[in-house]
Amino acid sequence: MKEDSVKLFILKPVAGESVLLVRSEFIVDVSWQSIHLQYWTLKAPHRCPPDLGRPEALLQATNSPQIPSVDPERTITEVAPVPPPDLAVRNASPNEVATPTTPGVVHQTQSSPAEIVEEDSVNSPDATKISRRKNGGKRGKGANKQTQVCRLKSSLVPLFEKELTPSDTDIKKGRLLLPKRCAEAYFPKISEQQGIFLTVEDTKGNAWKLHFRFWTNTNGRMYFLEGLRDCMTLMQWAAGDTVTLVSEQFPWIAEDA
DNA sequence: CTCGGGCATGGGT
DNA sequence: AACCCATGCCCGA
Repeated sequence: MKEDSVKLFILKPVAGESVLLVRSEFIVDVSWQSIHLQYWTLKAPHRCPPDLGRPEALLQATNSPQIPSVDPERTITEVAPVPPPDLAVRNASPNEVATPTTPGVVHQTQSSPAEIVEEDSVNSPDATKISRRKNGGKRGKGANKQTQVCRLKSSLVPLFEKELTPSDTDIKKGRLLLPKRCAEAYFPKISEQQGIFLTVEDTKGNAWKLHFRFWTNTNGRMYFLEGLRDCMTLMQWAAGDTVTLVSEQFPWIAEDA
């Protein structure tokens, strides 16, 4: 997939809160967004590594995806204790470009420099349903004992990517199937099938309303973002493109559930 | 008829 | 064997 077809999906996954939906070419001249774009293009130029589509990698690093058991004050004020998922993945392979320990590569923008901070041991016992398989081992040894975390002052945190399938780009449907784990990890918890609405805004000021909902299946739930028809048209979503979801804040912090 | 919302199913992991 | 998810398909508007 071409780099310029990457779509950055910046969202603050809280009902009624703002969501930013941009295409990469729209944001190259925006500082903090550039950072993320650069980050992405440097480290995940073509498609998301398989693990990136799963929240485990990130959850490994956060340890506390579901519950605001992190010290609320601290997290809210300092905002971004979570490394981007890619970062979390790369923690396992320090030789890669732009590892957390070389933040300059990723974040040179002066307006929005990143800080390297040491991750507090935010360990929530409650990673329950999210298993630690696979990446669990990687993270443990990959991180330089002291897990270092890029803390962006912008507080934007890449969450996950999804490569669009043909059905994701069906204009008639206008809905995006969300990987179940990602939806459950990063989006507000919804118990009603009708879900919630998220307000979407792109860098040109267009605002959309996305409907985050699920329906039940023989095996649990399937999560969708609906109401994307106009977005798809405008941004010309095509199968094979990658949508990246970036949280402006942490869902489990902002969420009032 | 088409469209679109909702569910069911089956392949793949 | 379990279950995720891409998509088929039904049905109401």
